[in-house]
Amino acid sequence: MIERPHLSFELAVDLVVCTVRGAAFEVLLVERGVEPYLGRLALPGGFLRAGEDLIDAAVRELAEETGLSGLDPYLEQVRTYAAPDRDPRGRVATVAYLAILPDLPMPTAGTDAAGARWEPVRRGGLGLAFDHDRILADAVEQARRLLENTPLATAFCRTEFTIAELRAVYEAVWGVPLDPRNFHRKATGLPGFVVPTGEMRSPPTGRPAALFRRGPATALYPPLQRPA
Amino acid sequence: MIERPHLSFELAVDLVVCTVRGAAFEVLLVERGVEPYLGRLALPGGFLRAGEDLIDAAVRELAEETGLSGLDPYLEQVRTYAAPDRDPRGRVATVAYLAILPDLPMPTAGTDAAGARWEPVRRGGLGLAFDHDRILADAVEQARRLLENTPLATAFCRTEFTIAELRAVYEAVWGVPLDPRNFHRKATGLPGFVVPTGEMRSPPTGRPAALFRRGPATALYPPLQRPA
DNA sequence: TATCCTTATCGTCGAGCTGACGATAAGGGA
DNA sequence: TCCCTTATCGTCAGCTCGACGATAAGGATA
Repeated sequence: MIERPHLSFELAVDLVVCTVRGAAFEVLLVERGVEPYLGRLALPGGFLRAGEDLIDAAVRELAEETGLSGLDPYLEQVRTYAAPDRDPRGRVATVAYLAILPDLPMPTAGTDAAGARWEPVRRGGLGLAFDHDRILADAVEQARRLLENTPLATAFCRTEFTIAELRAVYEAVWGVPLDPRNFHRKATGLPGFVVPTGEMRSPPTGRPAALFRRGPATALYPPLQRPA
Repeated sequence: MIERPHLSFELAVDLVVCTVRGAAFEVLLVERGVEPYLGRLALPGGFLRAGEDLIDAAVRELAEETGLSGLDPYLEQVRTYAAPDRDPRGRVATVAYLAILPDLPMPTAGTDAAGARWEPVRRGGLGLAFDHDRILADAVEQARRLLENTPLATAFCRTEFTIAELRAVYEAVWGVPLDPRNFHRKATGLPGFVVPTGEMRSPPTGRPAALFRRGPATALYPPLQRPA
């Protein structure tokens, strides 16, 4: 084994911040203000600071980019990218994080979020800077998989939500329509997935719906499988 | 945004090399020959070299540590660890890779593999150096999950294998007994999982078993779920 | 050779789950 | 009051699952 020092890297964290707005699965992007890729859309992110662990940097960047404070975001590591030529400035490794937010109004004035905007996730990619299209694709696939096996969908919703809102999350992220009656049966029947609050909410039209909160389960068993 | 340069890291790759030997789920460990953690068991790994991507370093380390060349290993990224205090020598980020090998006789003389040995995976950890117990636990959980959804189990077997050998992989990794008849039905019925070669193999005792190869499927649908 | 042991493979059966879809409930608006 | 919309509950045939019986096909042994 060769003695140190070795190759030196800069370590960054890139965020794939996802939400569901209306019927659309959207991701938060920023327009780059510096070279390289000046003017191109990219995932928000930044470099680690002294004393920070990866998750610390991800939480900090998320707060900076969204301008939202005090939220309890769902954050999960996706994977790490370190190809020698992925950044023309030198050797930069980036750790991708998947962040899930409910559809919140975002403050934009006077923050980093001023240059941030939501874009619908399209298959085929969005023409992002660096290898961010690939990172986005990996994160989206991870989100789709996590919807099957974990209560991740509740992170797209506010504290209290209806079954229809939860179903809209699955439909938007998976990109498939689901039968409302079968989905209702499965979602309310899965142990620990959702718990009723006893309250009701009247949508703009139609019968009022019961409200639920996220349940104690950390995994869905059996999983809610995507249709073939 | 602050201009560069930023905090500098060294980037390592650590390998969780798994196999199934007999009925045991085992992992490849090395005894550390230098400080820190001199003499303690650790995951094999090493630092990235100039021009290498992560997967290149993982493949190179795997060849060095096992002494095996020309094998086509299954390698998959697990996650990245970069806590500020995880390495007393400084800021070292490590990307963990899961590697799956069939039960092969390993050459040991005159290679890095001389100090390597297989240890059964135990719950509660193995008392490894650094944060390697945590890394091992994460990788093992990933392997258990991949067994459900992908043909990963075939990577534990040689090119040709019997259904009983495949079942032994599931039983060892999951740590649960499986019904041979039901497993046979599901494994042979899953589209693209295994394909019969037409050959037979006689085990030391009992009726000869049909041989199979890995099929073309990259995902198991429906998944082979772990028992509750 | 006949018997037994072992493992492989095929069948059977009832419970439970799935998707398709009918029926009813409960709000607002015309 | 009628109608439109969404929520929620039921029904039902088909499928899958786990438990387990039955048979096949080797070698070992009496």
